[in-house]
Amino acid sequence: MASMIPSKVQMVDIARLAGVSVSTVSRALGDSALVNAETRERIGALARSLNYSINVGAQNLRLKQNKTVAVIVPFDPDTRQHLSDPFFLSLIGSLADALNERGHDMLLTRVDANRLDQAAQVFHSGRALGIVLVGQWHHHDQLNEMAVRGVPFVVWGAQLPQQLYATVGGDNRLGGRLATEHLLALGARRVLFMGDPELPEIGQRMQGWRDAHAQAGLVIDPQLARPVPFVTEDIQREVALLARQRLDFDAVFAASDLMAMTVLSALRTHGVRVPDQVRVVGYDDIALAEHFHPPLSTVRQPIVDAGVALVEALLQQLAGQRVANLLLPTTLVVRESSQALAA
Amino acid sequence: MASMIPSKVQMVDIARLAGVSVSTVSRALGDSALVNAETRERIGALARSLNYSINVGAQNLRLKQNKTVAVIVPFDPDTRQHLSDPFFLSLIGSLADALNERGHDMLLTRVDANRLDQAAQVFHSGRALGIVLVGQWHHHDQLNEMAVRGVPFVVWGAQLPQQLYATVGGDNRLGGRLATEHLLALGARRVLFMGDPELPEIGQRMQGWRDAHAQAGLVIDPQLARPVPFVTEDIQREVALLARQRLDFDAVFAASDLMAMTVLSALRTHGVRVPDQVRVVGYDDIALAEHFHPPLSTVRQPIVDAGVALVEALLQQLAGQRVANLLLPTTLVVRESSQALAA
DNA sequence: TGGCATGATGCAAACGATTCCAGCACGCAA
DNA sequence: TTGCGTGCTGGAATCGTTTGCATCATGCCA
Repeated sequence: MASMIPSKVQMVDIARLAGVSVSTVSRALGDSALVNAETRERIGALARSLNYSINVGAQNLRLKQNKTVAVIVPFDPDTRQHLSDPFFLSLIGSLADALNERGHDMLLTRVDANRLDQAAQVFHSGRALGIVLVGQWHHHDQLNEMAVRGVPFVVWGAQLPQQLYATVGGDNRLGGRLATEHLLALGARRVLFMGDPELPEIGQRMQGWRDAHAQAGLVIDPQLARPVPFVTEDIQREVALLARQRLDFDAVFAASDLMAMTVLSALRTHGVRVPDQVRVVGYDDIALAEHFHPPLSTVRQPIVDAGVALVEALLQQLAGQRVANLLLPTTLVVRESSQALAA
Repeated sequence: MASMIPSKVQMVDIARLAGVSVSTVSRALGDSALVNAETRERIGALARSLNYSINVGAQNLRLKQNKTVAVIVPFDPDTRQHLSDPFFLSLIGSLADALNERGHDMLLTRVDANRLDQAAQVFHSGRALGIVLVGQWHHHDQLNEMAVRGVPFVVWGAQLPQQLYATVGGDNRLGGRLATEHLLALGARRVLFMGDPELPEIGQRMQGWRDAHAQAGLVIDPQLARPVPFVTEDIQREVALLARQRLDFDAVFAASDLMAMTVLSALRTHGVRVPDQVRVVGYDDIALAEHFHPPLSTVRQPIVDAGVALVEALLQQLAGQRVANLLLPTTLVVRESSQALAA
């Protein structure tokens, strides 16, 4: 038990040891030209040897500044699901990298989706200088109110009409259209859409699905729209249900890769062959999509760019610039799940 | 431009409006019995209507407290890989949940694995009250030094000899043994191990692999140990290499699910059938393992428990208690990738 | 009427940094 | 000798809270 915990070293300690005042220490560590070069060097060495590092809280207080950005992931209080969708997790990873590279700290928090206004607290309490909101949500109005109140934040998601805040997101409608066009071009005529259109992003993907049909002059059987939430069990149940109802479909467009993979797996247990009998396209292009069997066709969302774009948008906003909503390019990645092998 | 940004409201403002002193406001908001119930109510209402929320920085400074925990993910400066392994991402998600549930904030940071001592800065600078370190690392000594210096932290990883800090981790050696025993029991005789044993966790899984062979009285062909890093391209190259070398093997034990999935995918492109010709077992049991094709046999690490355990261990340590290293149970989950269908 | 307990409030000193302003020593010119 | 610029340093106020202590009005008892 030799662990004498040295109570945290601070500027006074260094000052005492160096025989100068705290003012001088502060200046020396701040590389001010006001302090004698020799003294500065001595203080620097002392600080290093004491393993000193400046108290950011006190500094922030005095300087009224802050380098922390809050990343907030709303959760549905009903399901209280743990954070698990690979896409969102990757997005968080990419945000962490983008922020760290710019010298910002990242505060990761989850809040009840129904009490989104709580999110503003991390700003009002001065804990973060701005907020990046990621995750599913249907709380347009709460967000608008936050924006009116002057809380700086950016949302990963869909652009909506009457929107007072900035979003960064993939072009969901285009993505939906690309995926569906692709399936139709391959001869599919009954393309199932799986996903809960209540969520704006998913709604737009669904709209793209409709667009593609309209463009091709096809009418959609309303039964083909399956509003399934993002929960594994529900998806499996849905596929089982489809099998029992003997609903006829020759393709599935799933609103996320996770969903598509679950669908693929469920179809397989029901003896349906992909892509021979049913073609499947997902959404997101998560890392594993490529290695799935069959490799999953999907609409790619540029995750790394997304993190960077969100951060840039937030910083712009903080710099007082007006930031435009950003629609990141989405591209179709065709793999085997939607296409018979060339061979 | 009607957006008059009201400079941040603070206690003085409330005090002025309520016609009392800041002391009283502070006490009222702190639910102190010292202040008149009626006044307290009035101040509370005022604060709410002004959307006030207390400046945590100042509060922390005064109280010398802090509710922030830093979660640090080291990165390899050579590859500068983005944070992407699903297992670690899930672990981060689980940590976020565990911390939030206990009223702690989570600061997510990445640091250069070779400059791990930088990690201590978030503690010394008072930004966090403790640290959870997750991710691959081979920097035992740096960690020991941090521990000696009194930095409170917990590591997700393997227990090592001469270790002065606390770890929480799965029982890697057991996991490795279970996986290998399973493969051997199925008749496999040449079990490939894929993973870089330089990393302590992986090294222990490999040891389990050796143990199982020893126990069965089998000698391992040294060629069967394949020290591949966690990088997709390298794994694909490795499988291609194996195919070219015509190295004979009838099973693969991969050090992570991500790796196993990449292997499965690579084997398939080389026309190797799983599990008929080669059986495969992974490690981690990430969410998608179950839905992979073939569904992936794997060693489950309890991710949610892991997050909770890490947080508990850190908090215990902060409470001054001596914390024992924790070995979380790992269990073998048998799916089709290692076994012909029962049917 | 005086003494004193009680309840509610305000003052002022912290917390650990930064920075304006003043002060000091020195050198040099007048 | 005086005056003044220069270079470096220290004192003290400040950032937004909390809290020990003093204060003060009130009511009660003797």
